[in-house]
Amino acid sequence: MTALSGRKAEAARNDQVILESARAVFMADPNAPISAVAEHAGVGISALYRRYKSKDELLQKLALDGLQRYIAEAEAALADDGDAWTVFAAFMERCVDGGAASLTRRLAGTFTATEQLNQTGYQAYQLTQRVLDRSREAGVLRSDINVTDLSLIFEQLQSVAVHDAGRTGQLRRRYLHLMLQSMRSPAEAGELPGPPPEWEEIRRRYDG
Amino acid sequence: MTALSGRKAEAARNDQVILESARAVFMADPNAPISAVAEHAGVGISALYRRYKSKDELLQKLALDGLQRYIAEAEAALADDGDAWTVFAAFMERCVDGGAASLTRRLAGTFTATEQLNQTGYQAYQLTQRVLDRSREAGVLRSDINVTDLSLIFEQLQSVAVHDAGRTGQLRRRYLHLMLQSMRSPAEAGELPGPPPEWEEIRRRYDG
DNA sequence: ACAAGAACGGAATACTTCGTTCCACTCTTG
DNA sequence: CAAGAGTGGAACGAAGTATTCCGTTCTTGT
Repeated sequence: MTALSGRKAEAARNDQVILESARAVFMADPNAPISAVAEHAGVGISALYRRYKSKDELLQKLALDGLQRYIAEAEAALADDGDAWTVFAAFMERCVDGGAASLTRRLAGTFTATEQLNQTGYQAYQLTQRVLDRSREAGVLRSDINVTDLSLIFEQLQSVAVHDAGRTGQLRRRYLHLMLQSMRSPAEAGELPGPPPEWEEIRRRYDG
Repeated sequence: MTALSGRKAEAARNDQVILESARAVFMADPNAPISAVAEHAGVGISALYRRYKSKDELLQKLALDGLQRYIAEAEAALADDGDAWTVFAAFMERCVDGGAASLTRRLAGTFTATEQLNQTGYQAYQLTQRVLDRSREAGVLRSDINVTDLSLIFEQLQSVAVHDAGRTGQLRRRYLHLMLQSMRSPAEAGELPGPPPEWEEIRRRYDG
């Protein structure tokens, strides 16, 4: 056996199950109590506190994790040189499915931001910028969509939720599809009302 | 003076300011404490409790109110026989601006539903159905959009919020515009993934 | 002028909800 | 078989908040 029995094995398994549970629980409810995570993971509370000094620390880890997953998606999109629109749409869908993008954003304000988090966030911002530029240059994306739009769109889709997880994903894809259809270039489409959102307007939520 | 000075005048004014404050506050945060409403209204807590036996009662009143506003919008849309698409789009915009539609839905679960609420809710449902049928028959609306879709779309848009109220409205209209564009009929548009939402899937949130 | 009472502001009360700590218990391992 | 890592979950304390209570201010009928 690789490491099946033994306290060490249990610990290693717990490392993972705890993180996954935390992601699932806080994705469903950013204000969930830490005991809900323990319960979902099927472990005691102390198993959590052995790994993370505080709830804050767990949240930071989770946010960073989400950001990194998102970055990976963006990089994958940039590396893929298939049909421009397909690549972009697939990128968006992966982001929505994973919920990674919005997790960080939903958590905003519920924990104190570290320097590393800010840096990684900036990196994510720039990558997204590049994804957008690329799609725009390929002529498949409205020119007035920016990074912050994506943030807000992810957040909107995250607010769609029904009891069944699979069905929730399906519904999110449904509305993503509608959104995407309008974001696609041929801007026979009318002007959008008002200027696009600025990052600063949103970042404000991180402070007071 | 109609009723400017005097306790009675103050009371009448308070009736209104309290309700408006409650709407504003709970719209921004469905879990806001009742003291926040008092503060926003610039009155003491007892001014609230004089009018409503409990928070629950205030919430019910608010939800019913929102439902009735929504019904009024739907009826207005049905009465308007201008350009079918324009009427529909304007209806949607009014709903999003007023936030009436989603207030009730956002409050779901935070208070106990009365019989009257259920009835009014059903009435709202039927009216919406008629608005959709009408637009569909006029050939300006995708055929696979149903009442529950609207509910979910309103809810999504409600989750867009920045610090400035005016700007928030502008952004919501921005994304509503994108949504609407895709909801418009010429279904050269591709199939949407998965079946439309059923009312039952959503109503569940009202229970446990 | 004044007593009764309507309306009010806001402190005090009585919970409830969490984050965190603590301790007894169970394995593992040298 | 003793030391200690890892764990479950009860216990504790800090917040937050719905509701009640009381002293005060203003209105009004006599």
